[in-house]
Amino acid sequence: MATIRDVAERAGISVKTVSRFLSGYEGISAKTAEKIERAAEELEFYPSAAARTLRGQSTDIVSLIAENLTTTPFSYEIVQGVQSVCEEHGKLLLIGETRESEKAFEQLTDRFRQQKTEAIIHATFYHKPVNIKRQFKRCPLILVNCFDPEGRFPAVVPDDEQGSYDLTRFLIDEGHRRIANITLPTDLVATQLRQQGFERAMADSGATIHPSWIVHPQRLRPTEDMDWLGSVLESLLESSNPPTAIMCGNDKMALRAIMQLHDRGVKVPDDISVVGFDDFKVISENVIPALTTASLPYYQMGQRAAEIAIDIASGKQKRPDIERSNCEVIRRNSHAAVPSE
Amino acid sequence: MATIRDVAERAGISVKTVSRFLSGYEGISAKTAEKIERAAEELEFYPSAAARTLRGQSTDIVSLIAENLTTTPFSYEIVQGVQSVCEEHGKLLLIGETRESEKAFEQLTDRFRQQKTEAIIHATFYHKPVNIKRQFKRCPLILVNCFDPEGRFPAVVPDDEQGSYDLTRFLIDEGHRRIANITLPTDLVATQLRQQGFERAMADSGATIHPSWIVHPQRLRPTEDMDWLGSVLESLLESSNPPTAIMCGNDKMALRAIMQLHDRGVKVPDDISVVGFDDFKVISENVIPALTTASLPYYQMGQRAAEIAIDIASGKQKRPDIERSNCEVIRRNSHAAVPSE
DNA sequence: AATAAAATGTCCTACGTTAGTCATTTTGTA
DNA sequence: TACAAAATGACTAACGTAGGACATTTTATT
Repeated sequence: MATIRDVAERAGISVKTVSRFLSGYEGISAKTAEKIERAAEELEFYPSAAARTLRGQSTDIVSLIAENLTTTPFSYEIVQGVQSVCEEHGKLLLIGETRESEKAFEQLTDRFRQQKTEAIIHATFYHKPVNIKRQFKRCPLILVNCFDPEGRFPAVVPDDEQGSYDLTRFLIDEGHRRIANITLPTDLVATQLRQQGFERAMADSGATIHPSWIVHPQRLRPTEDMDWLGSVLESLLESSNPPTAIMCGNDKMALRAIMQLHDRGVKVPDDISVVGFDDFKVISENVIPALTTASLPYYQMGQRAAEIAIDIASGKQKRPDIERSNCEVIRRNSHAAVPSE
Repeated sequence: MATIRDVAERAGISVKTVSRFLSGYEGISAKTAEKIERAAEELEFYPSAAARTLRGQSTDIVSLIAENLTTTPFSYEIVQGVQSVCEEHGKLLLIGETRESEKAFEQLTDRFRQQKTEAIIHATFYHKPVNIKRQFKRCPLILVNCFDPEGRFPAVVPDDEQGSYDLTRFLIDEGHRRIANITLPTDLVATQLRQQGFERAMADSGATIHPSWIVHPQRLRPTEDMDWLGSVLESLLESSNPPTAIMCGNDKMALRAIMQLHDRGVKVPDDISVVGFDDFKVISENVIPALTTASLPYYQMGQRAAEIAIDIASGKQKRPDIERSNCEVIRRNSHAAVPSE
């Protein structure tokens, strides 16, 4: 690797002047500057960030530990959000993946901290509590899509309750009263919050909740999934006074529901409205009819987390608190108004 | 930041011994080791990678410059592949995004090289030639999903010709002779290669190509897209002896085609077979019928690129060549055999 | 050609870690 | 208790860069 000394030698100039040049010193003649640039180019010289760091300069490195980069495309949007803000602030981004292994988490934090990262962002692929064991007093840790139950770390999470409330409310405003809700597994934070949002919206509007229309999924092998959903839909449709709208736990489920309803000759949205959750655009924008859903604002959450990370790292005090990101209702074509009776 | 000196002091031990401990020296008593560990933990000490780098140790940093992290979920799989191999080899991964700006590319390479990265991987979001201007004699540059027309850099690209050949061949083996092909824009490398694969497969089997069934898309605003596809399908179906299979330029197009055919009362695959390209699983696995398609092996390409990067960085000589990754035919349910006449 | 101003040079130290050379202390064992 | 072996310590140089203090050279201005 070429050093500042090699450059100086090649350019026939003192090390001090090259150093001045690199530090942006003004009083350097155009001629010398040109000589330095040429030498640097020829030698493929890049000043050592390591040496600079050692001299006490900031590393401008932010790190992201994703719980899972591989299995779900969702969490990826968090990465994108983090990356966009890092770029904006001139920070380099280090990335790692834990695959839910605590050991991997600790190894990554170790190595990132050896790099003197200015902050570490930890992202999970679904909304959940996490239990952080290591000390993070000298390096800010920001959580995204997860939170510390004791509130020791700043966190950014989706406002599932609000999203579900707004989505339910939206259906109600469209005239729906008989709403079915096919949820995600009940042990998820998101499921519970969304359930609360759903119930609050129904209560606020004086609509009645049919307990048998609140369907919780079973844990099944993927191949059985379709059958399960099919029989759920069947039994919903067989009700004497069937629901006019079905809320699905996520867009993927909504996609499947729409296709199965289609196969059964039930028209969406004319015969029944179907809405999802997540706004996973590859699905929501491409299914016919395009999906009405609530967004999980992962990209924005990633951005917020990075902003918080950089703020804390730069000394702008920030008490650790949990920030809830708005889940917006995205109106597309899978819903229709119920004609007033 | 705590240093090795602070740790030594706190543990009541010489710097030399702490250094020995950190370097994995065997002859250290359990008692001293324990003292060091405790002091390190209390001080949140992490040995400075910068100082180690300066001493001449390897950085174990690999960098990835993605052309586009934001707009397409596809290229993300490349990131995942790279990440998985980096983890396996204990390399840290630095990530950046160019958004097709050459300036951004140069800024990123500058900064990565300042970090003394062992290699730089450059990924584009579709198969294309790239024009690299900077010198990369002292830092390996590996291209993924793109290539240097002069072959100066190792590259990993999908074998579009082979994928299209195999997929066409597969349809032919299922009895199809009348095959329509709705392609991607014609200026893409992938389109041309796939066209070649398609033609070679047809020629090999003695099948006739209907020129009017090779449809190239117009550049349209997204909202007009559906209408265009609709009229294309319409005119294909109106042929006196219509095609028995439609190959689509990608899975998204195939999804739209299936839904539009469905709306027109044409059954897939009973009335007509539809296949995609990409194997973008969110679509291909969830559409009904599940999509028969050819995979774009982005994950594997990312892995290969990282392997090559690490090989070159570690001195295992590797002449720059272009590696083509196999696009596999994924058989699902959107195709059916044609009854022999 | 004299002179001030601008540009460049010399020399030295510090950053945190590693590692070499020896010296010294502690431990285990006969 | 003696003695070798094991563990630990003291001191120093080096990695690449930045920057302070100050000296010298070059350039521009009269």
